Amino acid sequence: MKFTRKEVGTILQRHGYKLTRQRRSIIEAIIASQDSLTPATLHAKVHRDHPDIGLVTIYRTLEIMAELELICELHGGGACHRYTIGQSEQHHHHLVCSGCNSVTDFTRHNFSTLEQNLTQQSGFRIDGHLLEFFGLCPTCQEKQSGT
Amino acid sequence: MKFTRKEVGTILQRHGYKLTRQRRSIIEAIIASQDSLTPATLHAKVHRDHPDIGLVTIYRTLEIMAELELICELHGGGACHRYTIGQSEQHHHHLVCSGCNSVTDFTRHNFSTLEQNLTQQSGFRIDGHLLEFFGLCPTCQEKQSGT
DNA sequence: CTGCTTGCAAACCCTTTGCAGTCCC
DNA sequence: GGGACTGCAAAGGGTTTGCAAGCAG
Repeated sequence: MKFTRKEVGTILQRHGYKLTRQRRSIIEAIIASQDSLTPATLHAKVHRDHPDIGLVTIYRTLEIMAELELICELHGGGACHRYTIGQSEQHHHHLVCSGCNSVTDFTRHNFSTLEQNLTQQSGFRIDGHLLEFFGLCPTCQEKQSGT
Repeated sequence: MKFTRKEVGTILQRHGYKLTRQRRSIIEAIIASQDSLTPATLHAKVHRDHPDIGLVTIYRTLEIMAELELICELHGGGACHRYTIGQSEQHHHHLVCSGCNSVTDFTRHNFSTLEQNLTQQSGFRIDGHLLEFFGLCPTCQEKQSGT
């Protein structure tokens, strides 16, 4: 399940970070957005309602949230440095729309067999993986065919 | 199978690009390296034997090679903008060492079932995916335990 | 109150671009 | 020989840092 505003706030405070007005706005914007966001687009969203919040604060907050794994960093489809809200509990992956950057989470995939095979064959100690799918969401498919 | 020097040269020329002394050196360095390389580390390698080759040429050559899919861009484990030599024929994935950045390719994985399920459930038209594993190669595991 | 947090501006990368000379084919 | 390619230097863009003022707890 995706993190709620309350959960994010609690986790930040539990780790000794203050829950400032600016951080609340940034968290709100990330959670409210269906899309993945770059620092710049996130700043634009936050800036609408809170014109006094600077881009620097966005960077610093993203850094903290990534550190605490409250947000996920996306890579697929060309653009790095895009973020989406994280999940509590489950390990999950992302399906990202190349058109509108919207993100759908999914969990049902198990790599344990593959990881075991890879470990046996390569001798690597596997610490993690990165899996993303990209394509077009239903809405963007319609837009495209409608043109 | 990974691209050979000859294959890379042929493909470049087939696409109307000239095979200059600089490009030969860059291709040589990428193929000779077991590791994934950033533009800067690649430049350092090339620069040793050919001090007259500029970083700008590295960027321009990487751009062309990525465009022609002669090299693969890596994302996992934190650092983006790292490249490794591509493969002819097979679709493949990478296993990257977080210690020394060495790359091992693997092919045996089939996402068609997963992709079908995702398409059914989300309505996405899936165009591609990104899968990387990261961990420690045998050599770096030894170094770590030896410390 | 105290120390974390913020905003501004400047510094700092990394990457791209303009241009004149060079070189592959 | 001609057009693609290169290197230099400069511009460009995104990200980080120093510092004084502000604010959460």
